[in-house]
Amino acid sequence: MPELPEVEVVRRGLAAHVVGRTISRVALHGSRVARRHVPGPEDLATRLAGRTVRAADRRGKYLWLALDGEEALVVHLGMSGQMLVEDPAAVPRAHQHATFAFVDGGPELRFVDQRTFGGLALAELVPDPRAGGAHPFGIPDSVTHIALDPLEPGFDARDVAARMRASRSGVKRLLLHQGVVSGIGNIYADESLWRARIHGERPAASLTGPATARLLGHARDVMEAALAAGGTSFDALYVNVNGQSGYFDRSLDAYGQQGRPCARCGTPIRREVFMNRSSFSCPRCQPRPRARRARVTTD
DNA sequence: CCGGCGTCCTGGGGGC
DNA sequence: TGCCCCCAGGACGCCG
Repeated sequence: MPELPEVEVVRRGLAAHVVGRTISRVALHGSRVARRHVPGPEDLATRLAGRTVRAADRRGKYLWLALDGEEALVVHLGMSGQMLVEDPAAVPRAHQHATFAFVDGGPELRFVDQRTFGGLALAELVPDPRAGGAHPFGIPDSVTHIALDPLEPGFDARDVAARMRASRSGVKRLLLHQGVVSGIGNIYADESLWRARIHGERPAASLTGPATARLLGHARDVMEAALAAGGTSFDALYVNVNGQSGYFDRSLDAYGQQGRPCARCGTPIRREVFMNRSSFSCPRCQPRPRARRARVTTD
């Protein structure tokens, strides 16, 4: 749950407050924050010292700082990660797992993460032929398995729709699959499906190509709208680098709206359990698919 | 290939 | 007032 819009809000903050500055010292508090950095936390801290931040970049929910030396610090916020730009004299935060000091002595960067699903790792920057002119510094090699997100210039909704329709999976599962289309989590999947009037358990192969492309268009639209509102926040967990929350939660039509009337037809929004998490939809606008019948394989 | 589920984690909230 | 259990879910890995 920070999804694409929330991560983009953070990226913009880092672009404004961190790019161009040189790291003097990194303190990692505990080893879990660097668990994806295979050589370990000490190696990570040592190798970050003295590096200059050239860009703050993002694909889907993956965020990274491009550094001199063709490397990047990859940041994943997980469920509850925050990147905060704060006065070095400020009291340390609860769950502060990393502290970045800069040679200019200015505001420090803090990685704060209550549930510690997020983390930091160093990666090599490699060119990405799919990028369509974006990411001039390249993308981290650890992010190459992630599909383009709907806000990237190279994103081709018809191509992604074709891939989805070739799958035998349900459409929500595919929206959540970061290797098919990135940046979408449970909130924006439910919002996109509500806008498209599609139930998430519909087999993607049962949708037409144009309907699937329209669904992806809704995903792009709803995430752009959320970004314009500063992101979605249910509590103080999802914040920009200054600790402020967005307000798109007031505009949600499906996610978390169980029992409230559908904005289109007035039918109460339902909650179903799917993939061990909640799915919210309108029973009337988004009817469940008919039970799939066993295929007849012989005769 | 596909889906279901377990794992990591913490704090808030409901029920008793 | 306190305790316990459930809930939130991103990414990944395992299993059938």
